[in-house]
Amino acid sequence: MRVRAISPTAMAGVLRLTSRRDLELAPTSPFHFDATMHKPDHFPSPDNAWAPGVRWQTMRWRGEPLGLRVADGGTRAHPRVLVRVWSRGRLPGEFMEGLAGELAWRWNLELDLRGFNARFASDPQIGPVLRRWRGMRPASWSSLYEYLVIAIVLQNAVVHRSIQMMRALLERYGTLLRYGGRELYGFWDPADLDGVAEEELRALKVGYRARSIVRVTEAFARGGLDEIALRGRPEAEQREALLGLYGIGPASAGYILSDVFHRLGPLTHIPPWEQRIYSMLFLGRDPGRPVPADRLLRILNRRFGEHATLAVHYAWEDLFWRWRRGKAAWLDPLIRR
DNA sequence: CATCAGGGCCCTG
DNA sequence: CAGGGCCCTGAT
Repeated sequence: MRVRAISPTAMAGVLRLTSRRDLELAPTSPFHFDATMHKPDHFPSPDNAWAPGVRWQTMRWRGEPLGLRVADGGTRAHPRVLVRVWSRGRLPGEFMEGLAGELAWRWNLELDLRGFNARFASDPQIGPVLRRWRGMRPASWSSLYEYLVIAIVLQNAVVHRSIQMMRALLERYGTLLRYGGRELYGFWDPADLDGVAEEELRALKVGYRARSIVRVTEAFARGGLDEIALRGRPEAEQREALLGLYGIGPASAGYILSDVFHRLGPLTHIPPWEQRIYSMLFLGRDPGRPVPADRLLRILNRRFGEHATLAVHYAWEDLFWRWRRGKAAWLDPLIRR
């Protein structure tokens, strides 16, 4: 049995982040703060919290646990994102500069939406969606490693179960961070989990996903994968690297390619659950008798071309915002809680 | 009580 | 390349 080193603060159960610095980020215009900073289709997780105009998010950057409060500080046309960063000790200016660049990447703040906006402004389906959500971007708040873990707990599970598994993992291996009057869990570092036995993970009721988590953790802890280097590689190579990980297949790779690596071009894979919803959303078909996935793929890629993943993201998120407001009841039976 | 499928993926034949 | 099996859970 492996013994983990536990610091006095961690033993108390909470790590207090008392040092504080501010950052201001300038996204490309237009920018939609809430639609970028909150995705109503994502399952809730105790590493973040959202209310209109503000997202609380823990983060690990260069091994340092951080607490973020991200606030809308501008308008759609003249956007500003205000980030308050809590940490254990004072962060050097060089760290803050690196962090600003990392956040701009993760939240897709440099995305150029002009071509997309122009092309779909008068599209019968995407046009109205654009008027509501112009400036929204697919984004990630996690590192690649963290997103892989999230993707693994999503697999073959109903929403409630994914929530339970993520919570159990964060409570066992993460760190409870106290900052700005809040308590949220921060992710563990791959090295913290490396060497943990599969059985220990199974005790958290993650089931057969335990092996995937162990193998993915090994890949990162032992330097087999470098997220920053991978960002600069071609899409095909990124996909290949993801599919090469044990437990990562086309569905998980698809989420990561769009959210983490910002690949927003043609669709390459449609998982069964999305197939049912797309059949209704884009073709008005009964979700109980969905259009075959390969045919759906061709139809959507023909309709949305080089912006297919982005266009589908807009329609999808719009649907879930409407659903949350009780405006898309047909989705109810398709979301297994 | 038993059975089943779920926001996949791996492995086998 | 199709299909069985997998952890676990809540629905039936």
